Amino acid sequence: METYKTLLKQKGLKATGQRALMLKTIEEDGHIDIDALKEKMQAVSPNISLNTIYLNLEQLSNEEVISKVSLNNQKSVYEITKHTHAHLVCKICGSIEDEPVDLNLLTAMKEGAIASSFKPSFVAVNIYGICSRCENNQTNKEKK
Amino acid sequence: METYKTLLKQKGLKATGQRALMLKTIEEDGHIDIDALKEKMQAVSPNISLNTIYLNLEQLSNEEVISKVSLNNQKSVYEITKHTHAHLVCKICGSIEDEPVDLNLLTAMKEGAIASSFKPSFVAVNIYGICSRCENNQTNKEKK
DNA sequence: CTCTGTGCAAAGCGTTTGCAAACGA
DNA sequence: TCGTTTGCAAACGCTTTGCACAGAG
Repeated sequence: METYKTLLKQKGLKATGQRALMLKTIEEDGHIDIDALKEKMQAVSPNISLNTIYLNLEQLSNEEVISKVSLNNQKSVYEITKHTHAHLVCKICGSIEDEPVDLNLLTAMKEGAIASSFKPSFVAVNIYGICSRCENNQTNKEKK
Repeated sequence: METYKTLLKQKGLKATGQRALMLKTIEEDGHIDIDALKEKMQAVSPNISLNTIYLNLEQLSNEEVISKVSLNNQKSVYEITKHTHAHLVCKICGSIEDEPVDLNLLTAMKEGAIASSFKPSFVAVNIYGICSRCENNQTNKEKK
């Protein structure tokens, strides 16, 4: 918990219990949406308000401590910022897995952007499809 | 306009004027959000309801005629479906440009997903950064 | 001690829903 | 004609705002 507080101070934000808990909860979960975040945080500290969660998500995003992942047709999720991965998003169950991405691929894409005189900051890659679990379920249904 | 109606029929949807106008408007604009879409459509045909726009966006997305592009911190936009490009999203002015992406890169990323026994359908790549216009503006300000 | 951060309640806004009339096939 | 689509209005839910109190530096 102290690690989180140190990080917060480094970013120029006050090290409140709510913020530290928020980082801890996000890190433990991997990818979490607002509802789940609220529930997990309130399980620890019942009277944290949604308002506080929204405000802090925004501030921590601004400091790039966490990243917002916007998805088609489902709620945004938040994660601790890490740049070199893609998200495998299941169109059926909505699960999200991280997938390491070769840095060379990301670099190649950034270079394409630079060629268009665009100054890239970060690359978000979402791969939509069907996860193995849902794929198996579908196959089973067809057999019946 | 007839081209759009033919396309709609191919997809098993009734070829209404609203739907054809919607496809035309999206195609002309490239990337359009709901408000702009509503305004442009109502400029042609004033009493189209927002409801209709929402419903048709959903149906056309389901048929993959159009694609929804979900972005961090700004409204989603819609475009005619085309798979092999990335979006350059300016964090300052919000502008969106298309950027051709080498098919090999996309294939490489899909293969990474398949290695995780995930069945990829399509890859969404958003590159966030600063467009040349905003970059120039910032530089100018600093000089003053 | 000062100023940021928090909690609670209310307001705001984008999206969805319900239903009767209009329209395409 | 029949089922789908549309328009209008109301309902809904997520997010933001306002303000007084609490807490960090």
